[in-house]
Amino acid sequence: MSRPSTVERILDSAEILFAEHGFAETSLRAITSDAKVNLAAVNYHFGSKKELIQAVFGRFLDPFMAGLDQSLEDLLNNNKKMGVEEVLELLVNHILTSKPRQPNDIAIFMKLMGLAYTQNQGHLKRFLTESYGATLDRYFEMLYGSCPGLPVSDMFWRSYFILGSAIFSMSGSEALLAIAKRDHGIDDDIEAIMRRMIPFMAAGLRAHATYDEDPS
Amino acid sequence: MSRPSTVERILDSAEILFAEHGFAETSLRAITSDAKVNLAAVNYHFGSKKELIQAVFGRFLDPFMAGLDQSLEDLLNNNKKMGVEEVLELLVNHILTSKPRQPNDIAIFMKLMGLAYTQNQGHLKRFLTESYGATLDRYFEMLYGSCPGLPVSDMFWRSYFILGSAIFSMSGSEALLAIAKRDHGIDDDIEAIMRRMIPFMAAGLRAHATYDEDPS
DNA sequence: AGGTGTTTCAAACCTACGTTTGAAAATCAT
DNA sequence: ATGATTTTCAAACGTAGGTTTGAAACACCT
Repeated sequence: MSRPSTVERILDSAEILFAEHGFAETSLRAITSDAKVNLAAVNYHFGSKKELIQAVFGRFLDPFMAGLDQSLEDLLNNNKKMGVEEVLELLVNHILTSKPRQPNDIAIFMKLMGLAYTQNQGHLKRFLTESYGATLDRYFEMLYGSCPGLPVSDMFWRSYFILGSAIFSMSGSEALLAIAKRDHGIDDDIEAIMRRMIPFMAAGLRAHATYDEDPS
Repeated sequence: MSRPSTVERILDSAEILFAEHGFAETSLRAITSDAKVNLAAVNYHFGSKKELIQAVFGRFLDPFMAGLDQSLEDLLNNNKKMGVEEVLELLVNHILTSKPRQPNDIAIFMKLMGLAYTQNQGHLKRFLTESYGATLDRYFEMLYGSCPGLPVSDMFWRSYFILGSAIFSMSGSEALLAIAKRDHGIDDDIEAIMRRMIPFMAAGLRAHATYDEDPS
């Protein structure tokens, strides 16, 4: 087994360190030192720190989103009506079956997704919406279709409510799993959290409309 | 009306700039320049940037949490059984009636709360749990009490699901409200978002347990 | 008014960071 | 093998940031 290329070594280290400490708080020196490559290698191979951040996301999301897009395509062709739980489960299963390079890859990447939403990195949000926005829109369209009779206004906000639940609990999963174990003897893993999210989200989406609007 | 004290001017500027750009991305120079005070004033009055961050939170949360604690105290004395919606509404109303110094104070502070959870500022999390953890625990205890029959494991995770929903949608409310208006003609404000959260969360909390555990 | 403690101020200090440079080393093609 | 290209490396550059300093300005008390 040969030593991974410099590019891969950098991406591997950056992925972990970014997830652990955030983007601004992780220096290129920390990354290159962890990756055991020269400091200048990042600028040589990626151009800048910003482009490195995007590359970290691209390496994971490119295959993931392509696969998700394919699944959505197939389902739309079959046009079988799907329930809320099924649509949610589709995504969960897709995440769980996406081949992780390392055992706790999922946790790391959930943390990164959380950071992408919460850290003020304009370039990253732009990169993500430009690259994967279309696929995400298709997914939420399908989710919307599984909630007949719900006003768009509520559907709009509830999309973000479930997004917030997912990102918050997933990206903090490491700490939360430890608390759950220590304080309540709950022996879950990250898959269990996702499974627990489904009934919660499905019920929330199915709740009566907030205001007695006429869903015209 | 006299010019506000240096300390207040710093807190006012820091509050807004932190909410807008995050902690690490906001320099003391930006804050002091916005507040029209000398650079050294922060270190003189607060000691360090970290302590300034904590002071920003303390100024808002001290009275807020004291009030919440009082409400919880009163309710526990009356020991009337409360439903999920009522417990959620208690918090929402408490937020809405907490006197804002400025019109969009709530939005700013929701953003700060989001940052507190997502930015990797260990000292801040420590400060918040030490200062207000007890009150928050009491609130979640009350919420737990309003969901009879739900296993602790689900209640534990669902607490974080609703926390995530709230923090995510509230802290991004500015941008999301604009999108809602532009793309769907939804004319909400931050209060409307909170009201919309209640049925969603209540239904999610009331959903059947994830696994068919025996709630012993 | 004079003395004391507090607050402001400009300047400097020092560290950490992203990026650049130019030469050395390694890789590859012919 | 040799020349060209790509990759690595140590060192330096420039900047921006948090913090410190010491003197000046101010406020308060008697």
